[in-house]
Amino acid sequence: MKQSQLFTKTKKESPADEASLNAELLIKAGFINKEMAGVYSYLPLGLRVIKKIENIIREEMNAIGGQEVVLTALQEKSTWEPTNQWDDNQVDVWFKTKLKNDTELGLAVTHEAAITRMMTSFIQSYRDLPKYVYQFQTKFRNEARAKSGIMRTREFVMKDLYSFSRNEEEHNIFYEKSKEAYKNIFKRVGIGHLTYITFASGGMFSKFSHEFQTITSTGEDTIFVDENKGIAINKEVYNDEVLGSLGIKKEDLVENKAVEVGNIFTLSTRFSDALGLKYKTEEGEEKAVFMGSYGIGPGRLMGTVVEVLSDDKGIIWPENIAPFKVHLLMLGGDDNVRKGAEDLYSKLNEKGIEVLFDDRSDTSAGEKFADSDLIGIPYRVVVSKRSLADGGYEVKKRIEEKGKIVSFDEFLNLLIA
RNA sequence: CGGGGUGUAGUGUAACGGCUAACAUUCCUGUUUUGGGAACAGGCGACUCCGGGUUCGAAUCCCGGCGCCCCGACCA
Repeated sequence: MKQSQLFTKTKKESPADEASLNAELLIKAGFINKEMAGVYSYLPLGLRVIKKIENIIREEMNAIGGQEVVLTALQEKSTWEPTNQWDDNQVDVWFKTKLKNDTELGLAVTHEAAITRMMTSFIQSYRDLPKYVYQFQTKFRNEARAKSGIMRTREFVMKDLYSFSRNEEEHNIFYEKSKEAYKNIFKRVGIGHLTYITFASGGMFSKFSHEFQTITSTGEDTIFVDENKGIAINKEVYNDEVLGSLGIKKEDLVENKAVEVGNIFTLSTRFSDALGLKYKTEEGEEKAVFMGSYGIGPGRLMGTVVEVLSDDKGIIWPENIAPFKVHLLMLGGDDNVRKGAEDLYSKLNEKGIEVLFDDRSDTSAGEKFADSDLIGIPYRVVVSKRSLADGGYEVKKRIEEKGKIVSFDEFLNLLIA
């Protein structure tokens, strides 16, 4: 991608109506656009990051048997009535609307009931189970207060997986697999070292749910981390009885602020009972399907990465989710330099390496450097009179202070390593 | 939803109740530049959030609405 063609550009000033670091940097660097409080559009750079995050999640969900679908954002009232969740007193974040004939509809807050109802058409026998179905789909939540940039929004894409199992034992096997998949996701996205599986309140049907909490001072939640065991306890379930049942000692725990980047939940038969999702066992007995739900918000994940990985100059993207792998800067516009830069650009493209080429001829070196630091692509390579005179390309990682001159092959090795 | 704050060119800010609403940046024209947001010259861009009120006179004071930010509550 040539930067001269990119429709976004960076801003010098921070937005006045954003206090959070994630929104400030993402808006300045041109990754997102704020439409209104809690509603953000994704621009080319931001969308590339989101797609990479989604693909990592997709790979991990597929690896544990997930099958991807997309359900609708428009939902019928009757879908949510059996669990009493159409009631605004039960679910207070509904956006509701109407057909022309006054039929009430809701904009999807979540999809447990919708998918359970849908599955009644496809699951009748123990032979049809287990099934693991997921989607990346837009949720609408009429939050009383959107906040923290893209961390808590009114419209957002969520990866939600639903598991349909014959019984609790079968469910538990998948549930444990999902924990590992989630750990892989956060590791691959680049925040594994700060993310803890966290015991949280489980609602009516299980003692705990599990949250994945990433340590950051801007987090909404308070958790107590046992560093040695690599687990944490959400403050909401923190008491002596819980500590005892988990075999955790109070003195091993450190209190931290954290943001919930994922949540896995045993639903049991709440929805299958209410919506009639049943199957016949081998013995011909009718049983309710045993369910779980598993959520991650790619947008919030992106925001969390920015909160956790940045410096005073800008974002520092982990390689796996960076919008591009290489930021190629052309400094000075004489023919030799341009030729050298164009040449490197096409060679990298041939090798299948994603590169953002700052080919702007009317932009000063300082501005290009500043933009590059702000956008935060992992590798910066400079082609200039100086680098050409030095006989190579000047490569610097975003996290490094100083660059070095390398040949094309050396550069390639660096990128592939 | 309670409390606090805030609203002025695309963006960030300034302006005692009083002159043509100022500065920077972005953008446009030209010249000159190209290793850390370059220099010079010229130019475009504002119904000061909306509606009322007070006043000879309102961006400025008052009332109402709306937007945005923060704290809290909420987070199925």
